[in-house]
Amino acid sequence: MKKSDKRHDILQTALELIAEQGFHGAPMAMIAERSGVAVGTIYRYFENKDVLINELYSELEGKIVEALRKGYSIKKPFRERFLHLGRALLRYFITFPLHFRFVEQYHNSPYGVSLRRDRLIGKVGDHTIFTELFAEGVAQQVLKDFPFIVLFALAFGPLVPLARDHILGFVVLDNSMISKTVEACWDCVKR
Amino acid sequence: MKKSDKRHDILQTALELIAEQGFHGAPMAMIAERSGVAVGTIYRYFENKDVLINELYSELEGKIVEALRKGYSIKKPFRERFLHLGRALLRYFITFPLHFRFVEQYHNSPYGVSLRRDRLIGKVGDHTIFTELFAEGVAQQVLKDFPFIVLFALAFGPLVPLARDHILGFVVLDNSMISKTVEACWDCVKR
Amino acid sequence: MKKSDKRHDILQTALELIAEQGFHGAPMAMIAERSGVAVGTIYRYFENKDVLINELYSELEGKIVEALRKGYSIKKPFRERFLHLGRALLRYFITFPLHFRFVEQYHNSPYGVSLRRDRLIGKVGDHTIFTELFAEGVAQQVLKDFPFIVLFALAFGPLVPLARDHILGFVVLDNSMISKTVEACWDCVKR
Amino acid sequence: MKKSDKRHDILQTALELIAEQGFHGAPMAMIAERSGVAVGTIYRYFENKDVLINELYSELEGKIVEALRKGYSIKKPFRERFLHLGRALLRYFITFPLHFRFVEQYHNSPYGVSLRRDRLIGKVGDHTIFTELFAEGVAQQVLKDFPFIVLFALAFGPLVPLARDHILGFVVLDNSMISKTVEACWDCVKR
DNA sequence: CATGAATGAGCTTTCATTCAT
DNA sequence: CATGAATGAAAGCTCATTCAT
Repeated sequence: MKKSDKRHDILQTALELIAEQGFHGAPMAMIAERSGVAVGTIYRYFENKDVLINELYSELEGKIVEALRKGYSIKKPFRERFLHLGRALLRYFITFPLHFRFVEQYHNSPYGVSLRRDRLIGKVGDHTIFTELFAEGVAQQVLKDFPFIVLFALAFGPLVPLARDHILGFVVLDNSMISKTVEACWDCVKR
Repeated sequence: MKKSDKRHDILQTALELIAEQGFHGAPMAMIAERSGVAVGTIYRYFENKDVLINELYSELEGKIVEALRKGYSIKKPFRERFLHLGRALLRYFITFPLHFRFVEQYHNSPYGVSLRRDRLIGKVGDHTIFTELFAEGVAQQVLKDFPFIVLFALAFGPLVPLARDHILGFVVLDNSMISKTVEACWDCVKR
Repeated sequence: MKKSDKRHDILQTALELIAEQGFHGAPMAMIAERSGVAVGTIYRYFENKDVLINELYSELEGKIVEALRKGYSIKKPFRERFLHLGRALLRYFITFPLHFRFVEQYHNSPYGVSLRRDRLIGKVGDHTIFTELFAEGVAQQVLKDFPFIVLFALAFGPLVPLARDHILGFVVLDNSMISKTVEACWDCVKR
Repeated sequence: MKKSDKRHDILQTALELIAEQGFHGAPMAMIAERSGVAVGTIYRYFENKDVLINELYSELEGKIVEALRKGYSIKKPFRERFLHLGRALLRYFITFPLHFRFVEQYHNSPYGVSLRRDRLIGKVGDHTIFTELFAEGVAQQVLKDFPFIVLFALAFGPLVPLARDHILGFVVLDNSMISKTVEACWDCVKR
């Protein structure tokens, strides 16, 4: 409980700094200072900066998956489940802009590429929720006949620029707009 | 042919390094070395690193716009024009993966955010080709009634992860697949 | 005794290098090396080179003021006080030639000019000891009726070249000579 | 006539830049540009930057001596001659502030020290005008019995800070003030 | 376990000087 | 004689990481 306090503070500070200033704007000394710990202390919890960042990413990913699962039920109709995931994802992004900004940066860095590579090769467990949904959709001929990875891009590709534009204030995504955009995404993949 | 040589070499090296290693992986010394010039020489062509990167972006953007305009005609039917732009963009990305990777990094950096902001405010000339198309589509009630920025995200949002996955070898986008995915994007925005 | 050690060493090295070689001859790397610390260490004690130099100047100025005040008493006759200050200043200069050379360089640099400007405007605390003395001298009609700044130049202007010539070995200022020259300065300002 | 044109332009530009910005603010490229010549051209007239600066100093020194000699006559009374020199020097300084600022910087740099050293050793010809005057003054027992170098400091030491303060706008030296201050200097050295 | 002073490789940028044209 | 593109050593400064306390 004590130890995880510091660990948590460090991760939180890193998240804020990287999300707001980019990787450049988050030197270890600054993370330490804003976390109220000494620089050396960070290295007790994380072997090095790369590990810190990767663990931060993992935690966020876990939270996102959790948010997606909330209220998700296999019993609901297919379209309903799709819309649920899309709305939940977009809502999560704009509710936790720091998470979104960090994850975006992460994907757009050497870290992200290795991660994706590892995922595809099967080193790291994929989020089965999407795979399952798309597999079912293709099998049931509800979805267009594309490889999963393409379906994923078609279905959720728009959500990233949408969230970004919302966070930057270029557009306002209220609940109604969120629903309508995700429904548009559905038009993209539905057969 | 004379002065352009070195300038071009420097830009090309910067493009390669940044596309492959990110901004961090492209120190001026390395750009110089791989370009076969001295460090100081770079500063004869570019005031500083920021200017170098911005000019590189401008050049690439120019090429992309050019590629989009090629074969684009206002006389063609609306859907045809939309599909043309989508296919041309996706094709450009996977034909020039370095350009794609660089532009992606650029957009995901402070540079990119300022640029987007300036674009929206109207400081910098937008790519009128998209604006015009979407304006017409909304006016003619061919497209769903969304703000331009949302339409843009819906229509071309999927292209970025698609191109990325293709470049990383996670999927193969041949001409047929390109057409089919862009047609799916059309389903997303068409009314 | 702990932290002051390194800080002091750095200041001392900077003093020596700048006094002997000028600002050009004192790169941070050299200051670090001769101080027996790493370059980065200097930046733990001084935000940047400007700050280092300004703090060095402040310290020296403090010592000079201290030397002037030593044995200075308002109760002594006016002329006595004037001679005391002149002799103390000249003695200080030739006793601490490095201090003298540094202060000279400092005054002859952008630093010095800003400082003088700030002093005149009143931003920074002046050496009240001189101002008081001259104010009294003018009020009592002991001194010629000149602006303070002119009186200061007349009274102490000769001390700088004198100290310089002594330090460079062009002349030897023993105690007797010091007294006689300062008395000559007195003839310059006394009514 | 042509060649000396460029040479003159280069020297003039160097004078302006160094006087206004210091040695730091006068890179060869800038001197070249403002002189309307190419960088390489400077090296046709001056072996390197040191030589350029030293020659510039020599030229200015020549002009100063010339200004001092103007109206100077051995036939005039001693005191008259002394006052003439002091006033002429001070007037020259405030009439040609760029010259003054440059000469000051020069003296306060490694250049200046070597020069003084060379002067004393006798390598470089001294300005006999002062030496003669002081020699006569001491011999005739009009001046206090000090070494020449000390007399020089006493007599003209105040002029430097006076000129500086005038140029920086801290005090205004009109003709009347010039005369009065130089007369005060006379009090300093006269027996 | 926690600290934070110390490290030094590495970054961007400047500028006196050279030399092919 | 004149040019100015090219050079590269050297400057100020940053920051991930270590280690004695």
